[in-house]
Amino acid sequence: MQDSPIIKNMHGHTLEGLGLAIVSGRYSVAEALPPEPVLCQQFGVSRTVIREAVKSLVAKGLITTGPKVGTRVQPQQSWNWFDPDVITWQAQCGLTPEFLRDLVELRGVVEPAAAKLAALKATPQDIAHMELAYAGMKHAVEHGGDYVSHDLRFHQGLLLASHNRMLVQMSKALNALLRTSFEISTRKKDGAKLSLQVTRK
Amino acid sequence: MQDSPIIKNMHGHTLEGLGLAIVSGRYSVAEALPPEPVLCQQFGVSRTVIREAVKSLVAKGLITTGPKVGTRVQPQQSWNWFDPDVITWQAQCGLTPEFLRDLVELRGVVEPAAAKLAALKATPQDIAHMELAYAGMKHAVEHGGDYVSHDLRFHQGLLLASHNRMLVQMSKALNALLRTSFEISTRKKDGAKLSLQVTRK
DNA sequence: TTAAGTCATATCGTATGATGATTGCTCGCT
DNA sequence: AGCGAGCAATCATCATACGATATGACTTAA
Repeated sequence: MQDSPIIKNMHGHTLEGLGLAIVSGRYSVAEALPPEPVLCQQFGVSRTVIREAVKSLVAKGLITTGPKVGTRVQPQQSWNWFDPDVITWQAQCGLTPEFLRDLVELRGVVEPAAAKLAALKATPQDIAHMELAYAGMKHAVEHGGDYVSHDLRFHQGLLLASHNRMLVQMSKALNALLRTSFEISTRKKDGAKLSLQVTRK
Repeated sequence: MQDSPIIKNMHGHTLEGLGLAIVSGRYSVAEALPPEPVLCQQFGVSRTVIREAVKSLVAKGLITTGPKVGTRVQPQQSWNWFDPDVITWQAQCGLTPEFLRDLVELRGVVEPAAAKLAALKATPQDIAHMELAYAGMKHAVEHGGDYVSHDLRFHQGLLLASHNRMLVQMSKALNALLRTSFEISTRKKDGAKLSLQVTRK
């Protein structure tokens, strides 16, 4: 479901198509999507698939359904912003400045607090994991290599070490988001060294 | 979907039944739920409804499905802990100490940070909203009344004033959780005055 | 005896057609 | 003009059928 290029099953494909369309703002809030038969034609799938994809989107808070009223887009306040799919879609179809601001704020709030908790509760495995990731970052900076993956692993390791379910969930969401945004905005490589120093502080 | 006693549609009913069963730990992790036909019998609904409910649970990260492997419960790390439904189910079927600890930690992390953001970005409406809620709390303590609602509104107003989508989402999740936990553990009334002082600080 | 390859089967995935239920809208009546 | 009844659109549910796939067992050869 999160393999970008090829999606095995029809359901995943339809879900991504609809999700992207909604998140990208193709349908304005409170506007009704096309009725089921039309969507069937658009995606070339049966009503079963459409309905299950719609139900998934309802579960993520993006839309509501009802007889006669159709399927309507809900205001963004109702969206499950910590859902990995929602975040991935948002990242793919344009990161608005407001969204990035929200993200940076959230990270600034969560990570220091997670560090405090991690300092109390981290297991040796957690620490080893983070040290490994940090070494990977350092190596990538000095000798080249995949910096981003190690960076993400480091941050995720930090939140995992907090042993707090909510924070772990956030780490996954942030991970999905950062990974996608890095993939899209092919950032300049020399930004990495700077980030490493900040992270070390 | 979140009306506790009576649920209009079959889908909501089935979803809640399955969700509660999973969250309550009736099926251990990585264990397969009964196959679809059996679930159809258990809930007395058609396969369509079962499948749509299952898809909703997949969307919330509680389970995965696959041909021949059946539908398996995912580890709690994969659950969407900020989903209102998931939180409600967790609150309904026993609040484990770990869960409460996670919650308190999260609240302790988020609310001070949200207060900082709110101090910068709160609109007059936000402030009026919070002051109203605070007055309601005070009144409820001194003259009796519904303290909890005002308390929840105050905390939600705080997070809303941060104007951060992620924090707003958290406020909704925390709200659902606290409300349910209050409903369940009919706490003693005199705890309210104490909480008011702490909140005011 | 063991290991690899093949096959059967259980289970989910998808498609299709039909019927019921609910809601928004319109039209006629007062 | 206000209001109630009926109509129609759309989702909700059901039943059935067939395809796709992964697991585990069975067979066969070294």
